[in-house]
Amino acid sequence: MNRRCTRQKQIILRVISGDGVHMTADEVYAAVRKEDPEIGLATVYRNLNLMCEEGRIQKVSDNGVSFYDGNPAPHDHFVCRICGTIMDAPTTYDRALDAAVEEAGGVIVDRHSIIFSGICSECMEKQKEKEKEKWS
Amino acid sequence: MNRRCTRQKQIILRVISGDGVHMTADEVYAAVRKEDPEIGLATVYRNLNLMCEEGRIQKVSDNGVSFYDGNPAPHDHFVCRICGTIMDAPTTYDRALDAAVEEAGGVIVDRHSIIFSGICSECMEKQKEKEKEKWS
DNA sequence: CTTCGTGCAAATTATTTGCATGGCA
DNA sequence: TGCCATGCAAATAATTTGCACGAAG
Repeated sequence: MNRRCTRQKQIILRVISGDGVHMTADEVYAAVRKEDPEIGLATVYRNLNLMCEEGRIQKVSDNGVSFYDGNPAPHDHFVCRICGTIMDAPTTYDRALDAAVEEAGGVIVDRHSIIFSGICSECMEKQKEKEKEKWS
Repeated sequence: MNRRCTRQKQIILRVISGDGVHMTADEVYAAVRKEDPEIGLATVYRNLNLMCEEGRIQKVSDNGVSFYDGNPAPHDHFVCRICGTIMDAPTTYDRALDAAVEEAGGVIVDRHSIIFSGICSECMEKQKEKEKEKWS
């Protein structure tokens, strides 16, 4: 599975790989097209899905919006409800939570996903600016 | 906002309300149609969205699948990767996590969502059955 | 009565799939 | 050279929206 190393795969992986990179499929598509305008959206989706299965990247979804995360290691996320940006949360992924749920619920837990939502520091700044303008 | 109390709203709210109730929009649609076969899918969506905004229910999404939860209080969830069932997790919603992220990240956190995934007890049983069959 | 909510169908959005062809191994 | 991966377009799936009509207040 995923044997052949095509030019498209290399470009997509280069674009999405790396710690702190979070992109929607369309963003990946747009970025990849700068290097190869002939590439198709379906190819981007196919390869992103493949890379998720291979554990090279991961997919993070929040309320209908999906992001591909260049860092496959489990970690938590923060989403700004103003600008929609997603970023890594400054937390330590806590595997102990899973064990607690297994014990209390009589289930097997493979993993968990924590998504914090609120307002990012940039949007906080912008809001402060607007407040100032009102008074000037 | 949502002034009129229509028959449709009453039925939808009755179907979705309650602790432990998690349904997809289609499931709500199917259930509601048993009481009123004339009801439209768009009406179901419109009202579920309204009730979310009003804080009467909440929407929970996991990797592209959305559930409406009859209990609006923040709490964690568990999703079975075999049968897809979603249920409340046997955990205590921890508001302290939000404060930690606020402090470490310089952001405002309104809430968080934790979704555990794994195998539910029913699916575990079924797997055991299959194992036995192999040996009998 | 007036205006909001509904039902229906069409429109959107995000993603997947079928198929003929080109390109890695 | 053989078969997988690609590009394109069409197919799906989930949800939203426009509009004329019916019903709640």
